[in-house]
Formats: sequence, C-alpha cells, structure tokens
Amino acid sequence: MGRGKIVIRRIDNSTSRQVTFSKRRNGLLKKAKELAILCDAEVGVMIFSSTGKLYDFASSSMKSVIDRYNKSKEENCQLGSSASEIKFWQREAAMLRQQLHNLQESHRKIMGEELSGLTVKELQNLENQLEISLRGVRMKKDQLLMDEIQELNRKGNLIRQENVELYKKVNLIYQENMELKKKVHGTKDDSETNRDYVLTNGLGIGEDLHVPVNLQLSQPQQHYKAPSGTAKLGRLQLH
Amino acid sequence: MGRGKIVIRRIDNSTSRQVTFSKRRNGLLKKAKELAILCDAEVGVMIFSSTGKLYDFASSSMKSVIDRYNKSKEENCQLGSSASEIKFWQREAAMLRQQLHNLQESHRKIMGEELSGLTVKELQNLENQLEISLRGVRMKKDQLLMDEIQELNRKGNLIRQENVELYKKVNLIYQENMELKKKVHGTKDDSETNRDYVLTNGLGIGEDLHVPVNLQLSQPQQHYKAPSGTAKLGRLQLH
DNA sequence: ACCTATTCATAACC
DNA sequence: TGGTTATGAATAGGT
Repeated sequence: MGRGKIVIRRIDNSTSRQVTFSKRRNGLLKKAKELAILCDAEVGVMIFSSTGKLYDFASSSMKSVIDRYNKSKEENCQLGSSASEIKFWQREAAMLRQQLHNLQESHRKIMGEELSGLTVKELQNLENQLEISLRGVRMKKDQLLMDEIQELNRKGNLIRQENVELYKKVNLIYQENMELKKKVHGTKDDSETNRDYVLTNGLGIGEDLHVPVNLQLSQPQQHYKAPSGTAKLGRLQLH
Repeated sequence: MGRGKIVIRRIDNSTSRQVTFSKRRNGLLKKAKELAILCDAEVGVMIFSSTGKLYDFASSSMKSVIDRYNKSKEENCQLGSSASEIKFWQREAAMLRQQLHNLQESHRKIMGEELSGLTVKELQNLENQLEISLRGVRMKKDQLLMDEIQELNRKGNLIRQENVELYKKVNLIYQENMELKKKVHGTKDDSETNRDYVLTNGLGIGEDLHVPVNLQLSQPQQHYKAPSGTAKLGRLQLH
C-alpha cells in the first residue's frame, strides 16, 4: 500500500526506517484500538523502537492484559505468602467483570442493539418492559412540566397582584395630581382623560384578579387570558 | 476498507463480530510482524477474544517484551511483588464496582425505576431512546413472526403437493379397480361413481396447484384457500 | 508534515 | 472456517 511494493525485510536506510516506523506504529495502534472496540476484545500492544523508546496501547490496562496473559499461559508463579489474598481479589475482580458483562448484555438488549438470537416470547417481554418504562418516563416528564407551569402561574399571579397594587397607587397619585391641577388652573376640566382611565380599570383588571389558576396540560389555551390582562396593565402604567 | 464503510463501534451481530475479529486479528498480527522486521523494533501483541481465547505475537519472546515494558515503565512492581499486586487488584475491584454501579444506575433509569432528579431535557432524551428501542424490538419481533409464517407456508405447500401426488395415485388405482370390476362383472357400468370423481378433480385441485404462496402479515386471509383444497382431497381419499 | 499513486486490508457476500 | 471481490484505508515514495 504505497507508491510501490516492498519486501518485508529490515529497511537499511535509517531515515526511512524511522519514518516507516512512525507511520506503521500509528497504524498498528489504531488497528489494535479498532479491534478492541469492534470485537469487544481485550488487546495489549507493546512496541519498542530500535532506539529503545516505548509505545504501547491497552484496551483496559496493560497490567490487566499482562496478568491475563500470564494466567492464560499458566506459567504464572505467584509468591506463596500472600498468594491467597491475591487470589481472593482476582476472583473478586473476575466476578465483578462477569456481573458487568451480564449487565452490559441486558442493557444492550434494552437499548435494542443486540436482538439477534431472541425468541418471539423474549422480544414480547422486552417490548412490554419498554412500554412500561416509556409510560413511566412520560408520566414523570408530564408531571415536571405541569409543576413548572403551576409554579410559573403562581408567580404570574403574584406579579399581577403586585401590578394591581401599583395600579391603585398610580390611581391615587393621578387623582391627587388632578386635584392639584384644578387648583393651579382654576376650573379647567380634564375629565376626558380621567374617564378613559376609569373605564379601562373597570373592564380589564378587576374581574381577572380572582379567577383561580387551574392549568391542565390538555387545555393550555385556557391560559392565554393572562397576557391580555398584563397588556392592559402595561398600558396603564404608561398612562 | 471493505465493500462499505463502517463506524468503529462494537459490532452488534455476534456472528459478524466473530468473523471480523478473526480477520482483523490476523491483520493486526501480520502488521505487528512486519513492523518488527521492517523497523527492527521489538513488538509484543496480546489479544483476548470476547470468549477469552488468547492470541499473541512477540518479535522476540513475550517474556522479554513484558520485562522490557516493566523496566521501561520504572513504576514497576514486577509481577509478583505481592503488596503492590494486592493493591492493584483492590483498585481493579473498586473500579469495576464503580462501573457496575454506574451501569446499574442508568439501567434503572432506562427501566423507569428511578427518575427523580432528572430534568425535562434528560427525560425527553430517555423517552426518545425508549421509543427507538421499542421500534427496534417490534421490528425484530415482526420479522421473526413473518419468517415463521413464511416457513409454515412453505411446508404447507410441500404437503399440498404431496397430497396431489397421492391423489393421482389414488386416481390410477381407482381406474385400475374399475377396469378389474368391469372384467369381473362383465358389462355392468359403474360410470356414476367415476363421473363424480372426475368432476371433483376438475373443479378443486388443478387450479390451486400453481398459485404462488406470498403471505404478508397484513393480508393473512389470502391463505385460507389452502384448506379447501385439502378438504376435497380428503373426501376423495375416503371415496 | 503533507501529498498522491498504489498496494493492501477487509466488509459483504457465498 | 475459507474463498472472492469491490471498496475504503494504509502507506511508500516524493516534496
């Protein structure tokens, strides 16, 4: 795979040997990673350059790989004294690994990733379980959304009441203002502005105030009343 | 590099995972050898299949490579230094326990068992995942059912054809029987029974024979033709 | 380090 | 598991 074919034989030229080493080393490590991932294998690679530098890869940890290698080769000579303790922990680790493996397996099935080899019956059970889970998740999500809406609503009400209070104050000050104007300008009448104000108040705000908030997810349109109220208040405040 | 591009991700299908493992394992080992020869490097590779089988390569000897690795790492507790060995396995066990715990957690969430503390966003993701899984499971199940029906159908056709063959034999024997009866009883005529038999044959069986079987889950009624054919054959055999 | 022409590895298929 | 082939990846040789 290159501009020309090469024979597998030590490359004489030191420079190109190093270049090739660098490229092929990366290639080998990449392939090792891919093999470990693709095929769920435990892989360890150790490479020493001719200059003695170490490059390595291990899908888990090199120690684990080497240890497994030793165990697999049976040429493992543990020291006698604490051998039993080591054996205990090794068994512990093996057991945990097994559990982890089993759980991963069933997790993959749940995620619909490895369904080959299942019977119709098993698939049916899986389907039922997924439906139950889905219902649970949706219920929880709806609950959260409802709670959030409820909370927003509560806050909205508080703010609306606050606005009403502010409105009352504005009203008082406005009337006070009118009184002052009358005294300053004599009998000139400003009733037009005043009437407009009273009208808006009577129509918009008072009735909205004591409507209980009772939002359901199924009828969100019920809530679009609120903005009209705040809009009116907004206009008032600018008055 | 193959008929199609693939993403580097665990291969779900167990069979093709094994095939790929076998091929890529050989590829990796070959590349390791080439690297060692071409670049004068010391290389060691250890591969454990998911079934636990060991495949390895070492340019010199694995012991030499591992020793050099240990020496090179300097943090070296040579295999057998029991205290550090025990520590290693304890850490290993702790790590596995942690992984197991995490996986159990997410498994519980998937199963809809522990949803408190999740945000709406997270719940939405979970819901989407579950929907995907559910679709996958249902698709697989339907596939299995379809396959089963197809198979039953095939068998049914074989049996039907067998029945037709049997019917022909019966027909031959019956005619032979008629001939014999004629010879025994002289000119006495049995044409009535004979006519009945020919009629039934012409109406029911011949046309059913070459109807291609093409069952879909969505149109199962198409198949209830078959029993009528066999019923006629059944009556014939009793004749 | 980057750039191709070329060889090689391998995914999909029997 | 082993063989075939189309195709994408790796890389030899060059800049």
